[in-house]
Amino acid sequence: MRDQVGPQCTENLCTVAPTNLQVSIGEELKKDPHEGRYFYPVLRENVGKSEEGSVMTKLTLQQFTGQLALSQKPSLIRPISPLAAATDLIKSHFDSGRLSDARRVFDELPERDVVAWTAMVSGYTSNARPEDAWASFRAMASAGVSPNAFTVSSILSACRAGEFTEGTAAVHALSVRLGVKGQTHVHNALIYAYSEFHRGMLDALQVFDEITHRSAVSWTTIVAAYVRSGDGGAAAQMCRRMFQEGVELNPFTLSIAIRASAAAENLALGRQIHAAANKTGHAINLPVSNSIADMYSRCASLSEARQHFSEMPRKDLITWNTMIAALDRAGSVDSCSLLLDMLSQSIQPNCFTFTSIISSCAKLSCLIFGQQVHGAAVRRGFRENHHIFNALIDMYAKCGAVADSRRVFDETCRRSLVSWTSMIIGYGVHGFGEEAIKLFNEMIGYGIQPDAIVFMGVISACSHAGLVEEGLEFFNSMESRYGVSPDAKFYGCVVDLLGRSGRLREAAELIEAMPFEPDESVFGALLGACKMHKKVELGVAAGRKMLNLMPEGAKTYVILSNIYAAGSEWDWFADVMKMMRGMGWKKDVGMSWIEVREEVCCFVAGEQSSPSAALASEVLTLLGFHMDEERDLLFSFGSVWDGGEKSYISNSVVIVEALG
DNA sequence: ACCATCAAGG
Repeated sequence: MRDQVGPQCTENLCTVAPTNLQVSIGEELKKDPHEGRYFYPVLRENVGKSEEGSVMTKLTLQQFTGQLALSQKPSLIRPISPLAAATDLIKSHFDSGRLSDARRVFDELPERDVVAWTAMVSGYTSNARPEDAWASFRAMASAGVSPNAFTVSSILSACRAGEFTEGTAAVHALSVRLGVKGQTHVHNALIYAYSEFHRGMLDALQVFDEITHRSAVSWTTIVAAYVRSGDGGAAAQMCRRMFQEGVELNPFTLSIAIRASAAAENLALGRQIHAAANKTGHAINLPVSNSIADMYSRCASLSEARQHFSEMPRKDLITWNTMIAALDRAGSVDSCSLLLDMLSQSIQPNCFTFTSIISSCAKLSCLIFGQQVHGAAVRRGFRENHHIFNALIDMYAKCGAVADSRRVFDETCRRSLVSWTSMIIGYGVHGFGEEAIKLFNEMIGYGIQPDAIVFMGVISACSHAGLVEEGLEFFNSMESRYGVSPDAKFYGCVVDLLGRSGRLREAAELIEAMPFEPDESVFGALLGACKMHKKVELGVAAGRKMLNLMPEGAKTYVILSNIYAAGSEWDWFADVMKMMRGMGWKKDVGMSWIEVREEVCCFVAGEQSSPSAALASEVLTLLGFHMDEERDLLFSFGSVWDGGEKSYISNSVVIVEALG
């Protein structure tokens, strides 16, 4: 009788959907990414548990059924019903992204049980179609089929992906009524879904606290939720609790713990978990290892990140991207050379790689290289990637090519708030205050809800362009009209706005009237303004406050000394200098870089060793003469030349032209 | 048939 099982099973399959089955069986076998071995996608589930993983080489249908009949453990093979086989087929279609095939098989079914319905819900969810998942879920209810724990956790995934806030709450209630809320998968899916929503962490935490038996999954879910919500401190705290309660150390718990340390910028904790990963042998797991490199970089320990990276025996695309992003974050030119290393190993960059490299170009003002990267990204078909486009807008603006920035902005089809913000900030830093304001109003016209950062952008644009009244107007209306409440950094921005234009008294009054304690950004802005307008007394007061807040701030001492110098308070000036020297502080080495043809050259102040530096220095001297002449000419025309920051940029540009 | 880990923007 049992010998019949295999062939019978085949017959059943064929009765349901003969055509599809042939296709499904005859095609290339699916590769298991973890083992590198091959499974039949459709048939694996039917026999998988019976044959210890049932690892098979390529088999035809005939061979497969033959093997079934010869199986050593035929008692474990169960005949499957036509409906179950069809459900497998649906799942297989979904797994390969053939949504319409899956749908057709489902529609042809003479009857549908909860498993078949759930396959539809979860199939749509895993193919990033939460709306269709929800539609199936509703249709299931209309058909009078009651969902089970599997359905509930699947639809919760869809609620998370589709940001169905109310749907999540409704399904939560449903899960209580069905009595499935207590099941591991359901409450973990609930935590995950809630955590994705604005202020959803409270709900997520409540679900978490109600769990009586917390699995490793529950813990990783809640810690990951805190990390995603941006609360690194809470994530690290939760992480400690997780280990205290003796959760197992597996690749999941370790990697999320490392991410939590990174989010909290807690290097000590990160090192501890790194050690634990080494000890348990999980450090060779790629996700774990990649997050270790990332953690070191986010905890400002680039050298440890580099060390770890160089010691990794295996690297994947994420490893490279993580390290490139780390170097970009640190503002190092090495991000670009690492890209070359990566390409030399025939690893193809993806959109993450491009975003980091473009960001590096922005930081390093590599316009020419940035343009090439832009071209490369377009050629590789990353035309629609949000992150890349926003990075490009930012890059062109930071490289001084605001018009190109605008061109990119205009051709972006789906502009996000970030795109608008990048463009507004781009205008702002170049002093195009009017354009920034115009763009901001245009954005509001499109119905985009502004956030704190875009307000900061437009207000600082006003500040740079001297549009004080306009800036104040934005500041005063942001909370009342748009419900965006200013934080301490905003006050710094507005103090800067008032201060730059010399309205220091108002700036000081604003600080007095602040609803919370002013932070260093506020006093820093005031201090800068005092320096600019040579207000010694107020500046000294601000500098003192600054030093109370950040006694390590070498920059404050520098500005303070400048203020004393500006007020000719030489005794005080000398005291500050002495204090700085006494604390053993040295100013960071000044460094400039320019892009010459395809290379970025770095110059340290006073450096003469390399031939290019010597040549550049020569050209610079020559240019100095010319500029002196120009300046004299300007003076003779009565123009103002303050010899300030502008000269640095123009020098670089001129040197590029001179050498190129 | 369901839940959890690694990389990107202002």
